[in-house]
Amino acid sequence: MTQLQRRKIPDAAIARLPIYLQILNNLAATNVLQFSSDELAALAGVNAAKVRKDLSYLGSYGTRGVGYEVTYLIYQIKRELGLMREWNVVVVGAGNLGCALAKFDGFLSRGFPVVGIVDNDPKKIGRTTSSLTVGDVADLKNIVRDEKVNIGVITTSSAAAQSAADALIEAGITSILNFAPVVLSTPSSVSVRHVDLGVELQILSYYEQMRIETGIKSDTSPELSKVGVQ
Amino acid sequence: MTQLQRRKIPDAAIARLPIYLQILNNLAATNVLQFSSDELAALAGVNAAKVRKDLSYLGSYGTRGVGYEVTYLIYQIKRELGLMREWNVVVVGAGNLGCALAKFDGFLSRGFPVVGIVDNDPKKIGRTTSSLTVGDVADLKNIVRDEKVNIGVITTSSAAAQSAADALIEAGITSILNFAPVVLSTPSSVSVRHVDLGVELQILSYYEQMRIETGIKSDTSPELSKVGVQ
DNA sequence: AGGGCTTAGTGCATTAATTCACAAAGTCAG
DNA sequence: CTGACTTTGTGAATTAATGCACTAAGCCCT
Repeated sequence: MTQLQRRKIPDAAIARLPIYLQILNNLAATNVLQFSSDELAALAGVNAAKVRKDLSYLGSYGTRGVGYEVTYLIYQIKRELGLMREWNVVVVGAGNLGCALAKFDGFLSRGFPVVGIVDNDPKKIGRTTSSLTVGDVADLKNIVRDEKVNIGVITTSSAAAQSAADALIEAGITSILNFAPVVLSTPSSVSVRHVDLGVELQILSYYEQMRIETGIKSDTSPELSKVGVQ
Repeated sequence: MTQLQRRKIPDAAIARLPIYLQILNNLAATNVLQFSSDELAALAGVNAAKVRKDLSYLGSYGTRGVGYEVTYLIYQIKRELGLMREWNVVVVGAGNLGCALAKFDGFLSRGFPVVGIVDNDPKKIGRTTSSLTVGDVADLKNIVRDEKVNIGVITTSSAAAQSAADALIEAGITSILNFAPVVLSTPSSVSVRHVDLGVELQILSYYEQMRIETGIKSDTSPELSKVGVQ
């Protein structure tokens, strides 16, 4: 109760930590040992105060006058984000996108192995895609239990998305990544992230139209300077 | 100068308009003629005041005591977002994801036809995927000119993403949707939206871990009530 | 040992976004 | 025509996020 159960990190900061992690992994791969908030800020395209504030939510892990240690910060960010372990993923919907995601190595390489893919279309069930056989969505509960699934990814049609979500929740899943262009209705105990590719283009369309209407000013000055690190 | 060139709509509101549009299209398809801010709010999973404020940026198109007219609001949102026309898309990177997106009908159906796909790998150039032949990234400038491309989608490896962006910008593209897990360095005159699928899972991982640490409280009350409209 | 230099950490001001809450404007029934 | 009811539109309050600017710490060079 009175005991502080966990540092509360603002959502906006949480969403940036994976970006920092990505960059730090690259730095580590090129044998960079240390970095300053200025350098990370340049690489991440944000301002240095924001980087320092974000990292300060993890604790005071920097050294004044010096900066932060790459490997130690990677450790701390991973710990905070819950990336010290793998989280198993099941994909619901074996269409183009679902199959592409099942093969997508960006999931596995970041600690999210896709351990199953299911569909409700008998024509798709049984097909094999990159070492996974498409299962029946009706077996979701068993798959989730047997494969210890933690996260569900919905790549069904929009018509089927809500029932896919219901099936995932019924199977005990509490984290969902939804690619279908519908707003899911879920209990508040379930985390849902919604990625709508059409929406992304529509947002770009707004700014593109705005540029056209207000007259194109061809500014080619770089917004993010590619600052060499160390 | 003193003349108001264009209503300035907050970024957060712009990002929600496509969601509203999506929902209104569904309503129109089921012959719903009118809706209130309360109803749209329930369907979009936000609060009613936010809906009203967002819609008010478009103008005063509601009727007090009644609500909004579905088709008219669809028109207004489309006008505002620049969706009265099509915007042509080129995909750079013909891997799993790139090919899946080229086939993805969610782009075409929302007014973003994919008119080209290119890669730098000679083994992929020349292949055909869903009526498109993979072109050479070196020809990007010609493709952009000939096909009147407005938006570039980057689905290359992270190593190739920056040069893909440079090539798009060189070819005159000012709107980019980037799926590669790197922060692109671009002029400020170019709009970039970054969708990093790994990041989305990492964010889910944080909240999932938090639930585990703080003890799972199995709340199954629906957050979004599926309110019938009209 | 000390002074200059660098950089983290953070309180505070600012800006952006959200939410409240209510007046204004309309409908509808009788 | 009037009064009860509904729902928009929006000032104002609140909350969240950002960015500034300064203090505190540590390094390095002489």
